[in-house]
Amino acid sequence: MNKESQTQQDENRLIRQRKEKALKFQQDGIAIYPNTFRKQDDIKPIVEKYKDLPAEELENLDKSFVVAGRIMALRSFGRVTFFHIQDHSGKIQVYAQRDLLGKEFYNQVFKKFDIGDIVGVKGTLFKTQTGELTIKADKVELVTKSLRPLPEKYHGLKDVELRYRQRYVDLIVNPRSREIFIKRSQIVRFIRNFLDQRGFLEVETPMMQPIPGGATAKPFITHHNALDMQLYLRIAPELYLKRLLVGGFERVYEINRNFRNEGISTQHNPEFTMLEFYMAYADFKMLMELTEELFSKLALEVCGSMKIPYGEHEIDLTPPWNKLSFYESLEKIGNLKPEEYQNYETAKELVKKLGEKVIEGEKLGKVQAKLFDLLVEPKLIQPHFIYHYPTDISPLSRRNEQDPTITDRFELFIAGREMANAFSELNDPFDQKERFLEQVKEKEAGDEEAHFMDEDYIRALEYGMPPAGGEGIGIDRLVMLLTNSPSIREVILFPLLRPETPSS
RNA sequence: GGGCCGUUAACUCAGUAGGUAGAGUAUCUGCCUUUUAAGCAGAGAGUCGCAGGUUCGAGUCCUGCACGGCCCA
Repeated sequence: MNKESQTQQDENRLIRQRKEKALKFQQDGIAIYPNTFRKQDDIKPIVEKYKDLPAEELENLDKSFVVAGRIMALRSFGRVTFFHIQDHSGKIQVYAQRDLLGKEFYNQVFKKFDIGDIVGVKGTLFKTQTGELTIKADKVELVTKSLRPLPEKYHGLKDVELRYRQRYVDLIVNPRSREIFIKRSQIVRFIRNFLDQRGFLEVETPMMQPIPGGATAKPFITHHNALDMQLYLRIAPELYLKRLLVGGFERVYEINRNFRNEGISTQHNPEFTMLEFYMAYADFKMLMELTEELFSKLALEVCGSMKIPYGEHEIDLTPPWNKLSFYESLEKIGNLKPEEYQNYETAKELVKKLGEKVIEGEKLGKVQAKLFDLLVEPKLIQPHFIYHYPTDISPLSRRNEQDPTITDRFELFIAGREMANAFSELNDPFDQKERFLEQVKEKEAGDEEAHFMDEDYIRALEYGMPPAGGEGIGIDRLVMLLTNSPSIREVILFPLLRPETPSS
C-alpha cells in the first residue's frame, strides 16, 4: 500500500470535518498557519506569581498578558466559553466572552476553534467563582489549526504502542511523559557540569568505526560507498578515548550513543546513551568515590533527596555504598562456596542446573560471571560496588598487583541492574596485546562478542598512556532509576519499533 | 528464539451461552454569561488487527500471520 492511500484510509470523519473547517477559515481570509503572533509570557510564571493573590488585587492589577498555547479543554456556554491552554511551561484557563470579543468574531470564528488548536491570547487576570486564576481574553487568535483530534481528556493516551510511535501526542497529553524527558535533560546537564568543574574535556569520537571495540557486544555493520569500506556502528568509545589520554588530554569524557545488535527488552534498546570518562593518574578506587558523589548529588538535585523510590523499593544513594569483591559477592550473596565456583567443572554444572547454557571452551571467569548474573545481580537492590573481576572477562582492565587473575575493576549495581563499569586502565602494551590475542582466539572459536585485534590501539599504548581510571555509566538506566521508570522505552523519546503495518 | 497476554468507534474501555455491535469522552445540531471529567435534549460515527477454517450463523471457537506488552533465553 502506498503512502497516499494509507493516509486516505487513515482519515476518518473527525479529521475530514476539521480539514473542511480549516479550508473554510482560509476562504474567509483567516490564516490557519500564520507566523505573526508573538507571545510575551510563559504560562507557569504567571500562575505561580498570581494564583494566590486575592480577587480584588487582581482586579486592580491593570496588567495585560500575551500568551500562546494549545487548547486542551473547552467548555462552552453559548455566549461565554472557558478553555485551558497549555504551553511548554504549564496550563492556564482562559475566559472568552462574546461581548468582549465581538459578536461576529465569537460566533463565526472563535466558536469553531477545536481542542488541539494552538491559539494566541491577550487579556487580563481575574479569579472565577471557584477561585481559579483565569485570563479574561480581549483577543484570541488562531495560530495553528490542528487537523487531528487529541485523545480523551480524562484517560489520556494509554496504548503504549501509540505512545511510542506517536511520541508527539504522548508529550501533548501525558504530563508524566513530559516530566521524564525534562528530567533526563537535567540529568545530562548536571553530569556535564559535574565533570566540567573537575577539569574534564568533553570530546566526540567516531560513531562509525572500522574496528569496533571497547566492549563485548555484537556490532551493527554498515557500508561507506565512496570508500567502499565496511564500517561498524560503535559499541563503545573506550579505545578512542584512551587514545586521547595518550595524546595528552588527561581528563576526557563523552556522552553519546552506542549501538549493540542485540535483543530488545525493558532494559535494552539497540541504541542507547553512554557516558564514558577517563582520568589520568587515578585508579578504580578513586572512581568509586567519584561515582558515589556524582549519583548522590545528582539524586539530590533532580529528585530532591538521596532516598528515591524505585518500583516497590526505596533506594538509598547516600554514600558510602556497599563494597564487595566479586568472589565475596558469590559467597555472601550468591551463597556459594569457593569450591563450587572455583572448580571449572562444578561451576559449569551449576550454571547448567540454573538453566543457562555454557558454551564449549568458555573460560572459568565467564562461567563465574554467569553465576553472578543469576545468583547475585538480581539481589543487589541498594547500591553495591562489586570489584576485582576475573581477568578472563576484563580484557581492557589492569591486573591486580597481588593477584594477576583478577583485575582492578568494579561494576556498580542498583535495583538489580548494572549501572556503571569502571577500572584502572591497562596501559601495558605487552599485556594488552596478549589479551587481544586471547580475544581473537575466542572470536575464532565462535564468540561473536569477543574483541577484534586493534593494532593501532596497541601502537598508541606503545607511545605511553599515563596510568588512568576509566568508567562508563549507562545514561538511560540512570534516568530510569531517577524517574522511577520500569522500562527503558519510557526514557527514550523514540524507541526502536518495527515499522507500522497498514492493518495494525 | 520460546511462553503467556493484548489488538472492538478518533481516545479509554465493556461485550454474557456462538444469534443483527455497546458505554463514556470526542464530534455534529439545539438550549445555556463563572464552568472545570460543566449540564440538558437529540444525532451521526465500527473492514471487531489481517487471512483462513468450523458452524445455518463467529467480536466470541480453531489455525496461521502481523504489531505491541510482560516474562524467559
